[in-house]
Amino acid sequence: MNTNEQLDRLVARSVDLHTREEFERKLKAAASENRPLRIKYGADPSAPDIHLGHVVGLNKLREFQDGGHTVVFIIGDFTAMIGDPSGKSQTRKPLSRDQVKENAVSYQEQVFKILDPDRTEVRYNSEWLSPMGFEDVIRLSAHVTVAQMLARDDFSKRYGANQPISLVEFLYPLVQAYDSVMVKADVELGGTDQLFNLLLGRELQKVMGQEPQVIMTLPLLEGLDGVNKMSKSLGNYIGVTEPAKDIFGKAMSVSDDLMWRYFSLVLCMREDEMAAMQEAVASGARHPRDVKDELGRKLAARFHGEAAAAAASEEFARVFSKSELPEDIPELTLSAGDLENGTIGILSIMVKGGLASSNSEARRLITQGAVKINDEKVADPKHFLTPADGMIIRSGKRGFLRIKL
RNA sequence: GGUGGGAUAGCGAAGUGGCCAAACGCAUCAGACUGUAAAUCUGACGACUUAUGUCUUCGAAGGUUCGAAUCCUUCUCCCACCA
Repeated sequence: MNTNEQLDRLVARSVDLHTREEFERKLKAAASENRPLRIKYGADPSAPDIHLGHVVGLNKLREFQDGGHTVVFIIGDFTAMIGDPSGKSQTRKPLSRDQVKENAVSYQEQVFKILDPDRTEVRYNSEWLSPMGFEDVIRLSAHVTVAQMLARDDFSKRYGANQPISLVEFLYPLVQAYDSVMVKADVELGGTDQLFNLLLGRELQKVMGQEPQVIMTLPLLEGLDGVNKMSKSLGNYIGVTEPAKDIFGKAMSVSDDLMWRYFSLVLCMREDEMAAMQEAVASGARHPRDVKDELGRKLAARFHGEAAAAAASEEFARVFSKSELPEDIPELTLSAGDLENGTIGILSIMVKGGLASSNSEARRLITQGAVKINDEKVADPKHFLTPADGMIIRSGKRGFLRIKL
C-alpha cells in the first residue's frame, strides 16, 4: 500500500483532521525512514466496560496498526484516582488504586479484541503525573489562559448559563495535553467531543518544542435511543463483553435509520457496499428487518464468533417474532412453606421470581394485561393458583419464569 | 468576607397552609399497532393481598397549627454575583 492509499484509508470516516498536510507529511516521513508513527489514544479506566461507541475509535486505531504504526494506549489511571467532576452536578467518585488497576486489566482484555497487542504500547499516565510536584503543575498551567479554556464550547455554555465549572475541569484538558508531550504523540485520535482537548495537546507540544501532533476526530456513535451518544451512564449501549444474544437483541431494537451508522462506524462497511444495501431496502428488494438481522449477526459474530451469532438470531426469532419461549428461563423453586392449602397468589410468585419489585407493580402488570400463565392471560390480581412443575409465567415481552417444585 | 438564589419522586421542573402521593416534560414499564423495530396512540409510574382506606415521602432535625412540601428556628450542602 503506498502512502496515498494509506492516507485515504486512514482518513475515511473521520470528522476533523488537523491538518491534512501535516498528516501527509508525517506519513511520508515515516514511510521513508521506515519507522512507525505513534498514535495516541486515551482511555478512562473509571468506566471499564467497552462498548460499541469505543469500538469506533478502536477500529481506526487498528487500521493504523495494520498500516504498521504503533498505538500508544494511555490509561488515565492518575486522573481516575482524582475523579472528574465534569458535566453533571454529580461528582464522579475517585477510584482507589486497586480499583483502577483492576479496571485497567479488564480494559486491556477488551481492547485487545480489536487492537493488535504487538503494535500497542500501553502506558499509565500516573507514570509521569504522580512524581510531579505542585511547582511543576503551576509551571504547566502557565502555558494556558482562561480565555483559551473558555473557548471550549461546553465550558463557555456552562459559564454563560451560570453553571458550575470546577477548576479541576480546567486541569483535565491540560493533563491530557501533557500526556501527548510525554509520549511524543505523532497523531492523537478521539471522538468529536474531544476536539478541544486534542487541539490543546498540539499547542502544548509546540510550546514545549515538539512537532505538534496531528489530530483526528471520529463521529460519536448514537446509542440505542438514537439521540444521545452511546454511553454507559445513559444505559443506551452495547458492551463488547455482553452475551451474543444481548448484543443481537439490542442491535435489533435500533431504529432503521440508525442501523446504517452501526454498519459504517462499528463494522466499517465500505461506502459503496452500504449504498447498495440502502438501495436494496429502498426498492423493497430487501426487508429492513433482514438487514438489521445481518447487522445483529455481524456484531455478535465479531465478539463471539459465527456460531453464537447464528444461535442468537434464531433465539431472537423464536422469542420475539413467533412469541415462543426462550431457551433459558429463570426458575423459581417453590417449597411447601410458600403454599397455602396448596395454592399461592400470583402476586407473590411474581415478586419472588423477580418479575416485579413489589406487589403493587405486579398488580399493575396484571391489570394491564401483561401477565400470562401457560399462555393464558391472567386478569385478576387476586388470582390464586395451584402450582405445577414446569408452569410458565410470562410478564410482558421479556419476563419469563418457570415454576419448579 | 458580603449579597442574593437554591435543595421537591430516576432526571428536569411546578407547587408558598387544607382540593398534595404532589402538575407538567423526559426516562421507564405495560397494552394497541408492527418487523421485539422506530414513530404514533392508550394507560401506569411510593408502598401496603385496591381500600373513594392506611402508612412513609418534598435536604436534616426540631417547632407553630385541628392541619405543613408550603410558616418559624437551627443545621447541612450547592450555585451565582460582589470583594
